[in-house]
Amino acid sequence: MSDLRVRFAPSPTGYLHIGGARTALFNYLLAQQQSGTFVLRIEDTDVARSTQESVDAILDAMDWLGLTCDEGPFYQSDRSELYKEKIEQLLAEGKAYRCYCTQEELDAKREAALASGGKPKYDGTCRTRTDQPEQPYVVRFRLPNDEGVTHFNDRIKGGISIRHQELDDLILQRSDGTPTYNLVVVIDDAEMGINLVVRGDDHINNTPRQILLYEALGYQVPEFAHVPMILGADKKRLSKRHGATSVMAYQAMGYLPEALVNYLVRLGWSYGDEEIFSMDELIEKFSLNNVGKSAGVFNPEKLLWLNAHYIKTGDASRLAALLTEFLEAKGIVPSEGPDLVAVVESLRERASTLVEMADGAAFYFFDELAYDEKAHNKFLTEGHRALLSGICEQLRECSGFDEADLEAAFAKVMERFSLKFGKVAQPLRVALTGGTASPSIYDVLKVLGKERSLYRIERALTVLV
RNA sequence: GUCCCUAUCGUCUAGCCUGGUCCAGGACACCGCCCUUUCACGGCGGCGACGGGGGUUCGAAUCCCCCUGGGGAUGCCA
Repeated sequence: MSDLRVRFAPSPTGYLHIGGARTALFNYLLAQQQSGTFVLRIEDTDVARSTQESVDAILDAMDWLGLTCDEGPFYQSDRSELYKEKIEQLLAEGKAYRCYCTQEELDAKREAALASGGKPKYDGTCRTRTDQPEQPYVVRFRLPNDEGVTHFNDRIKGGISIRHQELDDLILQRSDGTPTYNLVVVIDDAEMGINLVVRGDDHINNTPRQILLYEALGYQVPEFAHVPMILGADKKRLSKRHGATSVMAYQAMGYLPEALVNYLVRLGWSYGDEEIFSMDELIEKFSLNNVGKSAGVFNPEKLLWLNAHYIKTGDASRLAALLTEFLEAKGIVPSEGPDLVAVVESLRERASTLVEMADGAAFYFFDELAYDEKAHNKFLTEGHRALLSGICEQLRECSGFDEADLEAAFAKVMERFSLKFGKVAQPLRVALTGGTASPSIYDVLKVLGKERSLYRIERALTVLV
């Protein structure tokens, strides 16, 4: 057990998205690798936007990805006493002050500052105010040392510093009495003993003021690692416009969690020329040192390729189990069809997602096939009657139904009709599957089994055109 | 506007710290060929990048500066 303590702190205002999942993954990998502790904290201080559904969705997604936390989930909404206490402390020490400026006044000042080309920051009107009128107020942090500079050494980005002149007295407590993000994130990370904060680089700008807060509260400042953002194809912040951004949407589209994990980790991190990583390998090989500094574009094609890879190489019985729900979604009752593992084996090299696999597998489950019209007109004609009957007779005589039996049977058919394999296979394929694209004809026969196969050929014989 | 971050093929990236081994390597996508019973898988090959300009140096993708591009922040969101 090392003393590394990291955390993932999503705000429950929506589903777990791709970017958040990657941040969570990086944290998880670091904790696993160093036998540290991965803490999950739900940042629900924005009561208006936080929902329980979102919390559940985030938990489900992390579970699906295999990112289990060691501690938590903790909810900030359970910790308001602690925050109150800290705000009182800052107030008492003069490190924070009450600000009575109204929203309207602030907006006006901001606009004026912007219009005159200045920095739109709080002008400090209430900084020196000593009275406490019976009016709504917010609590602001008194930024120490206006002339100073705060510097930190980011584990990914390197040295970053910002002059205090660029900062202003941020709000710690809203007029409704609830604390704001920048305060609670500091208190919680400190109180939970987080010593390495790994988060999106959209937080870089917050970091200096948070460091100042750590110091004001007498806490030790943790290390920071800001991971680059994920962008869409147009280099804009990734959003729904670019396709699915929710982790669970990928589950629904037939993606495997290991594919998403593999994709996400390689978006920003690399290990030489290697592309394929299992979770165990990642735990061994992941390092912040190899995380790039610049934003990356989400590339759905590569994710798809990885998914196809994992479908091709994954455990067939597990895939069969996963496929079940996708089959059922198509109205199929898997238990009434052929062996699902055999079905998977026959389709795994031709499907990139479980949805595709379910589409490709459907024919196995319908003895009363709906024939593709073009295929029907081309391959199920009176001209094929003799051939199809011949195949049927030959197959019926097979004592077994394995590769060797089938090969022998087809050799006879080919000889009898003086046809190449292709000419025999295609009409049979249509009779068996309803279309012209399917797994290898021997595989189809084997998976279907003798009885179903013969039934389908005989049925095809009744619909010849 | 201001501040912060960032910059190698269309995309993800290796290389950059420790300049020469890089007329820049891998992967996805795309194109072609091969394999082949359909569809695929696979194999082989091709296309394709150091943003621009100044320096430093015998020599720069690698070091320095400027510009430009992109992202982020500038919230009583997180």
